[in-house]
Amino acid sequence: MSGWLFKTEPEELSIETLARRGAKGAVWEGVRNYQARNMLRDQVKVDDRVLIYHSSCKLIGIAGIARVIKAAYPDPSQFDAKSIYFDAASTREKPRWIAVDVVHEQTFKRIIPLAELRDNPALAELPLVQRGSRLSVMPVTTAQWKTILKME
DNA sequence: GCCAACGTTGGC
DNA sequence: GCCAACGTTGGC
Repeated sequence: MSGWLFKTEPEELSIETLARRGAKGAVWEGVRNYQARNMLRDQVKVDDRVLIYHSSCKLIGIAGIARVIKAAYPDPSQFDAKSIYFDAASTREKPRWIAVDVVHEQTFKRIIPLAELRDNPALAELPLVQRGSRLSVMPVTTAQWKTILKME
């Protein structure tokens, strides 16, 4: 099974928080990078599986799996003047940023640390481990997906 | 908190 | 359309 990897700062939305939301799931908002936006808009589909990656935190790595329950729609946070994701240049007629909804599927027994992902030759092509990569939404191939699941 | 690497902006 | 300056990301 192929899928996606989404980065999140767990202080904002962790795999645990997602689990607590239950079947309601959560809005995956705040993607403010055009390459990542384009993938959300054009390629991420309902029922796609998503590896949830915790960044900028104590235990950096892949924390679990989510599933897409709603495909691309305008990211509501871009219109919210109180949000840190507010974008004054975006309009409802021509929204610039895209969100999807996801639901919790699985929390890994342990967080697979970034260092281990880097050390695994089978994951060398994963954008996450490539030098200076800042992509917050990226595709995961079937082979990479299997490799990661085995590392849990 | 540091800083390397990247993306975006804006003057020309 | 180039590119320097600036802002952001994100691991350490």
